[in-house]
Amino acid sequence: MDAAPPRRARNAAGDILDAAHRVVARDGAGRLTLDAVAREVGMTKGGVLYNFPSKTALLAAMLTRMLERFEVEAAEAAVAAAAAGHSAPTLRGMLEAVEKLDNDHPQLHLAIVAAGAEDPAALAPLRAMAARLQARILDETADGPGAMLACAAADGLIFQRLMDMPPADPALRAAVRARILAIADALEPRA
Amino acid sequence: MDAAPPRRARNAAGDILDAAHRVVARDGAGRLTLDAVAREVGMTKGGVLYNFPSKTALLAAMLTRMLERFEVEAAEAAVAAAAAGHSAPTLRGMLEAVEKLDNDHPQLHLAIVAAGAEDPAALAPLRAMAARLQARILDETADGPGAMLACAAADGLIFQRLMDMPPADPALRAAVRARILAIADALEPRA
DNA sequence: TCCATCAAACTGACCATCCGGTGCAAAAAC
DNA sequence: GTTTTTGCACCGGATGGTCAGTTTGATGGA
Repeated sequence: MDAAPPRRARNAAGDILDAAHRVVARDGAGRLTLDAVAREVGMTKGGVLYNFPSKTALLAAMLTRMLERFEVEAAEAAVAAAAAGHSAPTLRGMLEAVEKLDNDHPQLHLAIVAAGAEDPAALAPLRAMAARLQARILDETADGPGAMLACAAADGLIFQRLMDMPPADPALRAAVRARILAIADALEPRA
Repeated sequence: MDAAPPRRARNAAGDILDAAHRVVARDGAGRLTLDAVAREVGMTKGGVLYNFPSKTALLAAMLTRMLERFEVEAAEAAVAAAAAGHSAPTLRGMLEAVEKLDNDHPQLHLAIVAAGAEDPAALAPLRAMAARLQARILDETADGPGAMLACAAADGLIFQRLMDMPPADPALRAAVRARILAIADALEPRA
């Protein structure tokens, strides 16, 4: 909303969220406990609970932070893609946002499994954003299945990363990304 | 291996695993407790622990059962695809196994998030199988990125299903599946 | 046919631990 | 000195796991 409060030198809330991601990455979503987060960030449980009134709030904050960053990236990339004359700017924006977030904050996606493990209903904001994005993407092209194929492939890359699955060769992974972008560019625009 | 022991009319272990999947599907991986499973299957916690010596063992059994079923399906479909003259039989087998398992036992994939939530290291068998499969798939085609694109898209469909994400229209989902299979068939075989 | 036997399968009570959350006092920051 | 932030002891409940005992059902002998 407003600018970050300059009042506080260190952003405790952000540090706590980072620590939570680290815990999930290392020990799994089921081991994400307030004590573990406090230990990781070098604080006590009281301090954590001061910044986030409950564990549910912490999980929600993890998810919303990820969604916000993703949406910002996706929107910017979509604008750029539209300016560059790409036929499916929203899809391109999403694909590039996936890649950027994956590179800059590889653990951010873990918010999905962390929140989903505690309560599947907590993923509602994620679902809502995905539905919004999907609607816009489908609206921009005449080839719905092609666009959804690109989406599924991008989600698959996220999934593989989440589960430490076999990207094996990073070069291969990059090649797959290039293919996905190529598919996006080859989509025929809405008639 | 040998015939099922006639001693026991009901397969308790299988029932327990089914119940565990139902709990994860309904309440989330974080709510998968021994008591919850016992309640779901109509037993006491002691009974569950009689069949599986620990919760970790139960999670491992969920995962291995899923992997076994998947590998059987994939192997059969691969043989059929090879007989039908498809260029990338292993990839086709995998894609068809994903689809079949998703239709017949939609909750089976939840074993992944259930096991991964408790302990990421428990997913080692999954990673091993994926790596094995990937090696064979890459060995069958000259277009590695294309094959991995199909894999990623298939994983994306699983991911979307796991997270109750927006396949939205089942027809659209089916169309995406058809596209993935088309990509697999269009791959050039290894020179 | 009936009963004694025995092992597998399961129950129910119980334990130790952990976890989320509270209350309050002590610092820190301003 | 006031407000913000953190430390710390503690509680109620849930959870994984143990254990002794009970039920079930097949087997075999008289």
